[in-house]
Amino acid sequence: MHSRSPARLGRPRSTAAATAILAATREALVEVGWSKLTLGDVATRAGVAKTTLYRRWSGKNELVVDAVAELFDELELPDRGSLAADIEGVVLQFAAILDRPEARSGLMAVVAESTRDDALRERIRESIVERQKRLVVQGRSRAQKRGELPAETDPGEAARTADLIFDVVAGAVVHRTLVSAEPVDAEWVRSFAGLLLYGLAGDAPV
Amino acid sequence: MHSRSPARLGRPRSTAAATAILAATREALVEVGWSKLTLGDVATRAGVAKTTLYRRWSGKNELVVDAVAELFDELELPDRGSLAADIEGVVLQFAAILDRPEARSGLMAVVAESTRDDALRERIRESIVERQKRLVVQGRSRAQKRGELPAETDPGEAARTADLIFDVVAGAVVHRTLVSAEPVDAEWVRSFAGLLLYGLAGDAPV
DNA sequence: CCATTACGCTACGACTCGTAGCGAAAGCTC
DNA sequence: GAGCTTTCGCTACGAGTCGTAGCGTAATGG
Repeated sequence: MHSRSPARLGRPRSTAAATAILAATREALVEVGWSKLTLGDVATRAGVAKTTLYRRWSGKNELVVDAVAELFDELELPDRGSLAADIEGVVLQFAAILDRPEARSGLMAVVAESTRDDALRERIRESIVERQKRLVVQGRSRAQKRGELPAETDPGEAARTADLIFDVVAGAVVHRTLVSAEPVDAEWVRSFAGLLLYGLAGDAPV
Repeated sequence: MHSRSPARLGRPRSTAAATAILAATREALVEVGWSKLTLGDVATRAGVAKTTLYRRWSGKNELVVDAVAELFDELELPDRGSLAADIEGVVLQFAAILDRPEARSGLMAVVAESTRDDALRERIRESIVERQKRLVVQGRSRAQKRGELPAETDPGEAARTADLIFDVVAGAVVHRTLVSAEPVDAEWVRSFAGLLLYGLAGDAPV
């Protein structure tokens, strides 16, 4: 690093081009899917030269990660009054994103690629996963303030529990949507929140 | 259908070729991953002609599904005495399969492709998912006989609950392994089984 | 012996990849 | 404004893969 100023010299990169490329990527994901998506096609759709695209992204994986990551910008966790309501709300939001075809075909594909590419996995973690995990921590802390969950004593244990909850929630919604191919509707979400709160053995309030 | 006999006329297909091709597919998945896996390479590794491969599989997706499906043959559910032990056992088995690189890179990739290909999704469901789901039903019925879980009244409700459990268990393990990239070890499995049985709010026995 | 099917091999056009080279455009600093 | 720097669009390229067609041969059953 020889300087921290964002744009330094010469012609600046067109921000419009980046926007158009990412939008074109999502459009192509919807129309042709991951495996048949070609960077040449994306460039044409975006109205830029193929070389411009390669100057900014090293390949298909990185491009799709960035294109899909923008879909998760809308995730947030308004206070709905109770832990159960908060869970149901965020799950429905997450499911709504996964319902979009550009997310379905793109997200799983880059996750699959990331099993052989540590840099790609880190990029996914930063731009997609971490944003989701923050909601878990936030919702958990809120529930503790409400007295719905016991407060943490050991901070390491707290982090492990947050990771566990995150994997369970995100994993269940993704699996339901992409593998089982069944809808994440209000009824399922209610059952899921009940299971998460009271368990299989517990007696959930109706 | 003009006959039901399995082999009818002419030279029969070599069963050795099928075995070699599927093994070569897994080998290639380990070495080059999904995206750089080419059918020509697989054919060379298997010692068969590329045309032979195309005569049996319509493309990369179908081939990888069959190659990965064989990994799940080993899944079973021995009676470990309690529901918690059964859950921990099957989760560890499932995690052991997902720990193999040919499963990691192959499974998620075909799931991603299946979001745009209903026939492929059905093939995955038949040869991979259904086998896993049977274990859930089996473990659940065992736990009910033990008195660990309440018996079902409505059969439709029972099926929905089994689907829910399946999505939660499989989803959590897959997410932990592939997205979070953290190990599914004994400690995690114990925490997960506790959460599944007693919930966030419940007081799990140590 | 003959019909039928699978096999190995070669060759093919079509497509995509990622890069190089070029001149023009768009900024900044002086 | 002059001059420097970087990005842009465009064209062209060799390399690699795709999926198929065509051919002669091998392995079955009637």
